[in-house]
This record gives sequence, C-alpha cells and structure tokens, in this order.
Amino acid sequence: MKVSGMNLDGLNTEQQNAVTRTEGPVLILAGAGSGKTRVLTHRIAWMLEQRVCRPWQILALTFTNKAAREMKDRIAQLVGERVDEMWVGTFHSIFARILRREAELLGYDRNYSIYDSDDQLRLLKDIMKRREISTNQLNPKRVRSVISSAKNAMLDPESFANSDSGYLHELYTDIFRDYSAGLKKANAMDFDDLLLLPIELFRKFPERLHYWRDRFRHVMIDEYQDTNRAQFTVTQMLAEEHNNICVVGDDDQSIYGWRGADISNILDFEDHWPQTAVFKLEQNYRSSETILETAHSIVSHNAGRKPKKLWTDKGKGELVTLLAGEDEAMEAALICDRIQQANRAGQGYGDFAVLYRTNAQSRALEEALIRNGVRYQIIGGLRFYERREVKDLLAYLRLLVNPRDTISLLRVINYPKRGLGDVAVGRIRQLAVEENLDFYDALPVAAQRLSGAAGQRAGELHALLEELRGRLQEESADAVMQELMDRIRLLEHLEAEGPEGQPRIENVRELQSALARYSDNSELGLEGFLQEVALVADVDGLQDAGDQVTLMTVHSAKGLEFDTVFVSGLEEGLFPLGNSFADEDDLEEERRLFYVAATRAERKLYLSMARYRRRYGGGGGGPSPFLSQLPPELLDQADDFGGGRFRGRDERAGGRDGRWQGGGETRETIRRPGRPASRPKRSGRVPLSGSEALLNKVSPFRDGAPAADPMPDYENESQEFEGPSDPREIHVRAVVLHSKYGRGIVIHKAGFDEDMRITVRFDSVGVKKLVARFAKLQVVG
DNA sequence: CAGGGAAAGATTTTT
DNA sequence: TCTTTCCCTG
Repeated sequence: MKVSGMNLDGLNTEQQNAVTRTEGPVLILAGAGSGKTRVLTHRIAWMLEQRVCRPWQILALTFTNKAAREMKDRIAQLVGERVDEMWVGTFHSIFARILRREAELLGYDRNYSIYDSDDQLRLLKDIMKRREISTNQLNPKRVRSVISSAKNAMLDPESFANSDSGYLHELYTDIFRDYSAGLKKANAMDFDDLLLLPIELFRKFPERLHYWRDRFRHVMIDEYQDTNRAQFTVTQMLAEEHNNICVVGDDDQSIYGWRGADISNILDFEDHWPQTAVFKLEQNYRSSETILETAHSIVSHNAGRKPKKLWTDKGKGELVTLLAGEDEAMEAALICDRIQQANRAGQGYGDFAVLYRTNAQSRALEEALIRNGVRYQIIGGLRFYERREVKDLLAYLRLLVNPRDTISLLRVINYPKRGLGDVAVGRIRQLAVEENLDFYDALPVAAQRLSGAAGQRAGELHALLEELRGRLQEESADAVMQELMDRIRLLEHLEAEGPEGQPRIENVRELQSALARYSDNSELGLEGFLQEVALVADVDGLQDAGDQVTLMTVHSAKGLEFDTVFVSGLEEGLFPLGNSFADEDDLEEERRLFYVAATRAERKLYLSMARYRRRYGGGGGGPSPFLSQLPPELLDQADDFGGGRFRGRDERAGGRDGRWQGGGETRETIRRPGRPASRPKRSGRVPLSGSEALLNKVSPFRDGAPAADPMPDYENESQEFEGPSDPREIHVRAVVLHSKYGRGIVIHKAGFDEDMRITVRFDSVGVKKLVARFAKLQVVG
C-alpha cells in the first residue's frame, strides 16, 4: 500500500494548509475550479496516513451520486481499497442507510418504500379526493410544494398548523396531517423524511445519537452552500461532540434556494462553530481570465455574498462570443455550426457542452444536432427511473418488499388491465376501512365478499403477489422479476402498444439488467436495490464525455467542466427565469446560476439567445439583462449577431430595458431556407397587430446574413398602438386597478395579445398571476 | 369498465 | 406547442 508516498507537492500552500488541518471545525471556501475535490480527497488520505482516524470513522456527504462516486474513485487512487470502509455518499443515500438500521425505533419497517415526487402527488391527490377537495380548488403540486417547504423548515403538521391561520392554511394543515399519516401507514418516506427522521431519531434516542457520533469522528460535507435546514441540523448533531466537521463550499454557487437550501448555513458557519479554521481557495485552475471576469461581472452584483475574486495564471484567453438567432431553431443552428467548425478543425465533440436554464429548451438543440449528424448525450429531463413502464414494474417490486405500500398497490392494481377499475377499487378500499385492514390485506377478503369478476381478480392478484413474495426467499431478485413479468404478460402488453411500446420494452430490459448487475454486487437484495434506485438522478448516468456533445441544464452542470461551453437562451424571462427580478433573492440565485454556467468553460465561452422563442403560445422576451451587464471588452460579437452594438439599460432614454440596437435600421431578417417565415402575418401588407409591432420594436437586432426575403421596417407603425386606453399599454411598473383586487403594480409581463400574462402585486391580496385578456384591468398610472 | 376524443393546462431548476 | 386530464360513448 502506498501510504508513505503521499505527496502534497502538487497542492498550493492554501490547499496544503486545508489538507493538514485535521482537527476541529474547518471551512474551506472553494471557488469554482479551485481544486476543491482535490483538497477533500487529499485531506482524507492525509488523515489516514497520519493515523488521525480509521477509515470507517469518516463520513463524507455529497449532493449527487456522481459527486460521491467521483470522490470515492479519487480517494481510492490515493488510499486503495480502504475507501470501501468509509461512508461516502449523498445525504439522502447515507441517511437512508442509517434509517434502514434504525427504522423500527421510529415505527417503520426496515424495508420502507421511498416515495418520489410522483408518488407524493398520487398520495396527495388520493387524500384530496377523499376529503372532497377538487383539484381545481387546490392544485396538488402546489400542496406538495407547500408541504415540502414546511418539512424543509422542519415543521411537523402541528407546528405548521400554528404557523399561520386562515381557511386555506387550515386546508393545507388537514392535508399535511393526512399526508404524514398516509406515508407512515404505507411504511413509506419521502425525500424530506430521509433527512428529518434521523433528526427525530437522534432527539428521541440519545443513545443512538451517541452511537453514530462515536462512529463518525470526522464529518465532511461537500457543496455546503446547498444544505437546507434539516441537513444543517442533522450534521451539526453528528459533529457536535468531537467538533470535527469540515465543510467545503462556495456561496457564489448556491443554486438550490428554491428547494430549501439556506445560503446562510455557509455564510454563518463561523458563528455556529467557534474556532473555525477558514481556508480560501481563490486560484482557479480551470478557466481563462476572460471567462472568470465574465462570470464575476454578473455575480458581483449580489449583496449577500462573501467578497472575493478568483484569479488564474492562465492569461486572458479568447473573448466570449455572443450568438443570436432569429428564433430558437436558428439559435440552435448557430451553436451547431460553431461545434462543427471546431470539429472540422480537429476538436472532439466531447469538448462541448450546451447549457440551458430549462429542460424544455433542449428540443430545438437536439433537432439541430440530429439534422447535422452531431453525436450528443442529453442529461436530465425525463429520468429513467421515472418512466411510466419502469415505475409500474418498480411498483410491483416495491409491493413484494413492502405490502403496505398503498400508492404502489393503487398503481398496479389495474395494470395491466384486469378489470379492477375505479368502482371495484373503491369497494375494496371501503372494505378495508370497515374491517380495519390494510388495503393489501383487503384483497383476499374482497375475493370472498365481492360478487362477480372484481372479487375474483382481486384474489388472484393477491395470490400472485404472495407467491412471488415467497419465492423471493429462495430465488434471486432478477429471477423473481422475470417470473413476475411472465405472469402479468408485461412484454405482450407493451408489444400491443405498437411503436410506442418498443422503447418501453427496452427500458424494461434495461431495468432487468440493472437489477441483475446489482444482485451480483450486493447482498442487500431487492430492498437495497429499490432504495438505491429511488435516489438516482440522471446526471449520475453521465458517461465520461466520449466523443459526443453534452446537453444539460445549468443545475446539472455544476461540478463539471468542458473545453467549450455554450450558455443558451440568454433572454429576459428565461435566464434570469420568469419574474425573478421581482424578488431580489431570486435574482441573486439567477446570477449565481449564470456564474456556475460560465465557469464550466475552460477555454472558450459562448453566450447565445433567440430573438423570438415559442413558449407555450407567447413570444420571446428580448435579451437578458445579464448581457447588458457584461464588460464590452470581454465580448466578441460574431457576425451571426448582426453586428449590432448592445447598449446598456440606462443608456437609452425611453428605450426598453436591456435592448439590443440593430446593426442598421435597414437590415433584413434571415429565414431558414425551405421553411416559411415563422410569423407569416408579417408580410408587409397586413397591418401589424400591437404585439407584432411591439415584437419588432424590441427586436434586439436584425440578422446580418443575406436577405432571403426582405422585410419592411415597422418601427414607425408601432406608434399607433400607444393610445392611452389600449390594454396593451400595460407595462412593468404600471399601476392598475382590478375590479376585485383593487390597486396593484405590474411586476412582470409575458406573452403577447391573447396570451399575455401579467403578474401584479396587489395592495390587498399580494402577488397574483393574471391573463391580461380576462383581467379587465384599468391602467391608472 | 375501457377507449377515444376534446378541452384544459403547463414550463424552472432535483435528491 | 405538446401533454395531461376529463368526459362521453360503446
């Protein structure tokens, strides 16, 4: 074993200091690309070499499985197989593991189910149905997010009840109560529970806390800026006695506020842990100076951050190139073109990543790449384990392990169709209530009591599940799964779905082989597989680049790096997203998101936008305000960009915020060959609608490419729509009167004409989203 | 009870 | 624009 060979020479001074400080609280502020993982892994290796502790006394927590795997691999390179004795994993998987051992103390079985957000929604809908709350009255997704926020803030139904008042709040409280009870009855935990229940465990059973504290003498946490209240609390509990807590993070990269991440956890770390040793890693080893400047120029607008600035000795490097297409397809084409150019010059496709704010943006990009035969992989979107056919099968497997799992039973009770529809299910559940039985146990009773086919079918299903459950004792999990598939004739049913079914069959096969692989490598059996699978994200499937372009959201890209990065969709309303500028905290998070996106690039950064974008009916929002805040000397405006000069928000009196000036008033619009104009109405003879005039007016530029179809200049015609009584006059910051809500201020506007939606902050009822067409607003100022 | 068709709804970001 | 939900018919 190569222990004495441990070499700290490859680390800079600050990194070395962080590595060798092995006792007490440690805060490592590690900027993007500053060698954070390197420091963490070397620190662990160093602790082993210096015999500070034994491998199994180390707990290392990350947010994604991918980060965990990478950390494990890199530790293994330094210390060999001793890494297997350490607990290195995501918060969720580590605590799921702890809970598997401790669940009984909390009134759960060790084979509990983990409910993902889809399962949560099903449970909530079921509850609302029983309470006769219509989904029109209360949106289940909204309920889910309210409950999840409450749980993130560590509120149980009782404290939630007291946190507010009013009819709506009482409604939420009732559902929250039923939801918690429903989970427990189903022997199920949601993602939030995986963090909350350990806290409950430690509070109720101090000796268990003592045990785990003693077990993990050294706690290390990656991406600490993304921890939420529960994560903060549970790790604090674990570390409180020995004080060996080492956290690594970067407040500029906190991008999970929407999910309860509390940036003050890292900002106030030194207050929570007196005597903290702080190390700042500010040398960046990844990106050029230009890229760092670009990222910094946006994030430095944030008030809530530790002042700092990354530096590099790499030199200025290449300028940032701006690209803009007429619409999202053109934007994609421009990006694709750049990739192919570089590819012809010898660069592999694996060097490129295209990032976007929302998953929906991937479509146009994919189409362009496919059309041009560029190989790519896409991360995120519909995840493998969330696909319907996969979840259906998993639901069966979950039932075998945890028969109390009501949501899974509801899912499979009539899939494939076996004549147990809503009516029959209702009767069986009724029976369960009357006899005080679990839903599952009511199945055989139904077989006796219910007349007709329904009862018989319920009995058959129960018998099948029981039989398979028995087999699980003797046979391997994948054999049982095969038997299950045969018995329910799954493949035949998918086959019958026609062309749709084909990829589903492949997914089912993939699930089969995943289970087989797991069974070969683990003794945890089907329970272990199911719990692991519930905690897998799609980024985890990221293949090591290979020779293909990677497409993903900015969120998924955190922690990754590429030679060349395209950040696409830099438009108002998209990036920064929605009405985030109405809330300073949200806007700060968008800036950090931009920072994360830009700092993924090593050598070359492109920023792109579409002048017009189809978004559920509406149009695009014009250039992102971020673009106007970039120092011009860092930018290289490509010809594709129309040669227009961008002027900042404040420079043009009366102009729209953050607007691009066209390269020339007479420039024409390019259209893709063989495709009709995206907005045929703009043919020159037909009078423009207000929205079109507006659209034209805010057009950042006209593409400078040869004219395929000359367009007249409508600049003047927009005048006629500025009559004082026109509802289209509604603009951001306008003061409006609503017949019901009274006075309010417009804080956001999206779409045009019929689809125009506006967000208004009313004095009486707060922020409301309205469809302008229906709202009958009167503009008063 | 199942399947088809029409109408409404939806777009952040993920463990 | 595309997907999901709901309602109606067979």
